[in-house]
Amino acid sequence: MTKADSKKKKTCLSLSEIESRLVIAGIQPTAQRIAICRYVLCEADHPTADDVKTWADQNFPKMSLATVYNTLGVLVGARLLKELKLPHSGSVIYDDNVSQHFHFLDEKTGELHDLPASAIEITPRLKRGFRVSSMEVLLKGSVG
Amino acid sequence: MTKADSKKKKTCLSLSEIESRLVIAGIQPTAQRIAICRYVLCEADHPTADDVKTWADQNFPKMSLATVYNTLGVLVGARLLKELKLPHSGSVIYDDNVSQHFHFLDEKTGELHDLPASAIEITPRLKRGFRVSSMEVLLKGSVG
DNA sequence: ATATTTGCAAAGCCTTTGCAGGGGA
DNA sequence: TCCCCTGCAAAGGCTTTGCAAATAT
Repeated sequence: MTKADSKKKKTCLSLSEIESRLVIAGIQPTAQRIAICRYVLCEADHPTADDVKTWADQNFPKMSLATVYNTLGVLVGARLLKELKLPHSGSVIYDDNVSQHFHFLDEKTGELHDLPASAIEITPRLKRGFRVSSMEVLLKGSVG
Repeated sequence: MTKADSKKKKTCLSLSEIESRLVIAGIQPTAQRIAICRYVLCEADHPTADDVKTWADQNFPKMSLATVYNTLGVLVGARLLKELKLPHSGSVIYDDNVSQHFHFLDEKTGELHDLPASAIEITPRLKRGFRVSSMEVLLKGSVG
């Protein structure tokens, strides 16, 4: 792996790969949706709806903000994306990592890092009757 | 402790106790602030600004929404309250428990329970350079 | 032909802000 | 007196919605 490659956050999918992912998920693969997927699944790192709109304005003939929100909602519904609402940002953040994992917020830069589930050992010791179905963990600090 | 007592979430403070808490925190103890503290520190459980406004409308001669937000902001600044932004609610939630602790959200009822820090054993295993200054943990599930 | 999807604009929710008036130190 | 606080109303950021036109199956 070259140094340049190591900066890439994720594997890039071809347009046809994206299209089949959408079809498999039961989503009509419209041009707008494919474009947004290309950005959100391949290029972006924890984008907001606004980030997507900005990207679309530069990389797609014409896309309305409503379509951006609508598409992101569809992708979340199909579990191709996860919605994150984190305390430091007023905007919803979209995460293409849909498996169980946690987050680390660099308070200096505002950067959000994914932490694999294995990076945190967490053991709830709850009272009788409490059943946990999911956990959200956000660590805040700095990356030196 | 009687059964009735056990339902109370917190100790009730007298008006003068509230007043001195404010003064100690360097906050002018105005009527509005004392009233809001009485609700937020004694009666309420994880209220939103809107909850405070609703309470004030019923228990205080006249209080503007701006004053509610302003006062809550002042209390947060003085560390008498903590702000919580949780994914299930569009509104900021105010927590009078300002010590390190975690939360459990009952997904059926929407109730938010405080978990003492001791209820969760959490061990981050991070890469070199990551320094953690605080942690936020939200467990979601049901209380049987 | 029928069901979806898009785009625009308007409305919505929650929160913040500007400014004038009022009250406490 | 002087400064801080309050209230009102307006503005602000982000997201959702209604509806007509365009598009896909």
